[in-house]
Amino acid sequence: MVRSDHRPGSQLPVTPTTLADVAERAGVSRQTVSNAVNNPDLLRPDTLERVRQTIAELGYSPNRAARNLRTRTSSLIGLRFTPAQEGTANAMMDRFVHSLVEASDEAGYHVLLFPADDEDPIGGYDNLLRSTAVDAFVVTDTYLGNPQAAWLSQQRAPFVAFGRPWDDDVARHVWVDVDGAAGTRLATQHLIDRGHTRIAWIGWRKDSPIGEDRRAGWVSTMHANGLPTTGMASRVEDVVHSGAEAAAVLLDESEPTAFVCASDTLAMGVLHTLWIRQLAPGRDIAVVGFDDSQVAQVFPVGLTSVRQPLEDVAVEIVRTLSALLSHQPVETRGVLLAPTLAIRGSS
Amino acid sequence: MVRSDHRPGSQLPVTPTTLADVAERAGVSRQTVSNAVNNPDLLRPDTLERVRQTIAELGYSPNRAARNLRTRTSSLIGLRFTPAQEGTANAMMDRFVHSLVEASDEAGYHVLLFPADDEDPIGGYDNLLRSTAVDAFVVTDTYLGNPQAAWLSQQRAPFVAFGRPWDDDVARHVWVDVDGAAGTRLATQHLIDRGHTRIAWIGWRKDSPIGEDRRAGWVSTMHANGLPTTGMASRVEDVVHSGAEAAAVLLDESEPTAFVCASDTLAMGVLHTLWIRQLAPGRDIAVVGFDDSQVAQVFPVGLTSVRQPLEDVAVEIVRTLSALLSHQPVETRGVLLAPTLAIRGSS
DNA sequence: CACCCCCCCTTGATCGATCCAACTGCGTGA
DNA sequence: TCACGCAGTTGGATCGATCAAGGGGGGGTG
Repeated sequence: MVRSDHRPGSQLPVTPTTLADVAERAGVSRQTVSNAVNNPDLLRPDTLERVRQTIAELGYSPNRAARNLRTRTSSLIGLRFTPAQEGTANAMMDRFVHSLVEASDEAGYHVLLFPADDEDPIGGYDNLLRSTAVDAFVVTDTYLGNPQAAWLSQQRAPFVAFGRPWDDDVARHVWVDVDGAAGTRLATQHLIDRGHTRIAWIGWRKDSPIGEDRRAGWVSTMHANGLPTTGMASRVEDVVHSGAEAAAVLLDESEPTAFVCASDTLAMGVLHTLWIRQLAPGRDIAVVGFDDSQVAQVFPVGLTSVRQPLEDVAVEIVRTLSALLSHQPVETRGVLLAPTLAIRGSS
Repeated sequence: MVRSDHRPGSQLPVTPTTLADVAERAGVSRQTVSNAVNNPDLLRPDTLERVRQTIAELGYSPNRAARNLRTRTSSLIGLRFTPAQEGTANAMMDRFVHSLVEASDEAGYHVLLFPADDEDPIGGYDNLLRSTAVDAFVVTDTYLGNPQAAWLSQQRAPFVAFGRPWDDDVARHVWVDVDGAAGTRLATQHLIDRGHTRIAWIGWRKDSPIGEDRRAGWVSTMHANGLPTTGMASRVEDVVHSGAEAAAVLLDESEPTAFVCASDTLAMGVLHTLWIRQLAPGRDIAVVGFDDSQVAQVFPVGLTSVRQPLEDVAVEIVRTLSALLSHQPVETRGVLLAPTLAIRGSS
């Protein structure tokens, strides 16, 4: 990134400097200035130096609109911003957006946010696409039956999805995702290593493929270690009190010594039940959550949680987008990244 | 907002439709189509209808770059995105950004994110401004000594700050802020109403004007009710364990029955100490936090917390920005909004 | 010496919208 | 009858960059 100098005394001219201004001042043509900016190799070193000096003197920066018009690009990446639901612990968007902004910046892109309209999930995409306001999209909500990915594919709009195309085997778009099953495998194995044998699962309803994926990690690790899973699992809504209820039932019926949860929200429910029953998390009963939310981080003893590598996801997404936009062949259709486990007091 | 139809069968043409295409098809001139979009009043009703129909048929949407170039605007609002710090509960950015995106959309703007570079706090602003990539900025981090507001003012760049210009009495820029003192007044009065008389304060270090503002609300309410404040206050770093330590000291030395905290992070520290001492929050000791973070919402018994009206802040900011950008006189230089109290189990 | 080529740079056209000034047809009043 | 105003429409110029093609000078080659 070029770091412009901004002396306290300098002030932006009323009419910004244009390429023509620079050209005249430097005694060269417009095209030469353009080349100095975009294709420095084409200039003789001394000319390049002279033009660059003039650019610095005048504080010139190419007009985005003009460049966009001519090149038919915008250097913008569209992201439909969906906020964290109130009353849940699920706030990974914040971290992800930050990473995406950073990664995009390094690749020369900016991130454009647009609102989610539940009644018209495609509307925002359609408008931006038609008006050529963005070069590409990052699609984050690839839940089952979401029409966005299919629609964008059909429009031949460049985009990368954060999330696998669960419902559609023939989906031809590019995606980056986190291996949820690997995360719960880490969590379950961690508990087994600590000596637990009766490890319960509290996850989401069966219609959530993400939830089923995470559940699969628990199941496979339990079985691989010859441990029982029957009667040890519960599928509920992703809200705190559902997690609390599920924990209460499981504690009564199956006497688990540890819980693996599909989310930090559910884990907080478990902790609530433990609190009511005067059971100490970490000492009496171990709990592991998913997402490494701020909740997990500041909870008194700390909640052990599976942490998604959102920084890596963002970097991978931007890398893929850059390739797509420069019409390079994209080698792989999907990338699956491994999460880590943030171990804290609750286990 | 215009809702475009996007039938599943339709596909974006390789070369997007232009105004000229619409004009030809509708049998009118380009200017007439432009007027149909921007100044419908100038057209005869039947002509307008015909043009609109053609626009719909062709799925035309004005090219953003061309419009931006000609009108010297971008309909973009720049926001420097700073993520929540790890290990704290302070995640209001998420809610604020969402509100800002919604409010901006309704006013015809989009939000452009750019990364924070700590070494060069103005770099991002400077680049976007020079290249006329955004129309205005929303500045969020108006902490003491932050040069951004002053610099932007000096560049005559339109912007609205979320946060008062604490350090600079002569600052002439427009701002919107939340009345932190009013928030802690609400919190303190709430505790007094519940019968508490020994109410402690845990806040930030003295060099934070925001922290001092919040503290003032506690002080004034205590005094107004003839309650003591000496020896009941502590100023620490905004991290969990500092809050925990401060709570321990205060409990030992001053025997408070309630705590008001400058942040949910500190409140979590208090809750940690209560947990260690086997004291039940809400029953034995009351705790109130600040920010109504997700942490406050999902904590087992729930943490009572001051909630900033971020939706209103966003609306007010966008309203002010729109006025600034249309060169209307801005009536007030600053707007102060009142927070509310989200009451939960901890009090 | 003529020729070609390559390097470096310049010139005119273009992207697609809006701004500007002028032009048309129609009705009105002198 | 004709000037005039008004509403609706028109073609041309413009925003500021990049694309495509063209030109001049120096060096190498036949």
